[in-house]
Amino acid sequence: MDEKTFSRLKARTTVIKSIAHPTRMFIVEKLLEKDYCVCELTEMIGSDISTVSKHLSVLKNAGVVEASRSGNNIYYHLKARCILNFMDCVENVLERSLKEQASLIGKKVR
Amino acid sequence: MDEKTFSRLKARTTVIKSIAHPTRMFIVEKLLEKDYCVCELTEMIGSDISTVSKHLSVLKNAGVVEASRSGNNIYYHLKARCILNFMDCVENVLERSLKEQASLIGKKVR
DNA sequence: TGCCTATTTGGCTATATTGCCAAATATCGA
DNA sequence: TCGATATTTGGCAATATAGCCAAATAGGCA
Repeated sequence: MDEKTFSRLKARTTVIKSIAHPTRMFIVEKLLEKDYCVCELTEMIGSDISTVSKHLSVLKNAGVVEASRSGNNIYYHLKARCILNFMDCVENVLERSLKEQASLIGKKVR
Repeated sequence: MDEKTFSRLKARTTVIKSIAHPTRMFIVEKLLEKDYCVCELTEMIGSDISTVSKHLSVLKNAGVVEASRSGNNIYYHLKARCILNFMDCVENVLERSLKEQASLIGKKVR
């Protein structure tokens, strides 16, 4: 693989890796509804606020979300709403895997 | 975040993480064209064949690709072609980030 | 100005991922 | 059956990621 291809793909993985974590995926799902501040997200997630803040900065650096201040709070907004389409794709993969697993078990039982 | 939500999101991350690596992304792109065997992919990638094999097993376990033997070779096939749509989304995010970065630099220069 | 609250950052440990080599496995063909 | 080829697996060292606590920072507001 040549260097140019590698760096192109590397850049993509930065975006993809940013959503490849349960907490960050949760954040993305919530932000599909509406903007939330760090403390609200922390409340829903149940981790330390510093942990949530770091997850948010991963998403922000990837360009998936953006932050804006309102009084003492910082609200996060989902920029890449197209991620929703991808979730459908992922769900399809998961469902298919489940079905195949079920039929495999069926075969073994016989 | 309740346990049920967590495991649902965890399952999703398995799929997403499987493509969140330059080499595996390369493999997915190649398999969009046509099926390839391990040695062909190894040749294109330029890593050790054992490394490529492990990347393929990550994709296989995630349900993204499937393997089938033909003689001495094992050919891999992309099951989740919908991933292509996601790449467009990722590209949009990247382009947008680039533009924003450019305009930031513009502002600083003035 | 100076305090208060919300958020981010630094630092550390625990855990997960990656990539290579060597060894095991599986099929083909003589 | 035996050797050759293709692929997978085990094991290890290097690197990256995650989560917590404590400390630093940044605005808002009295």
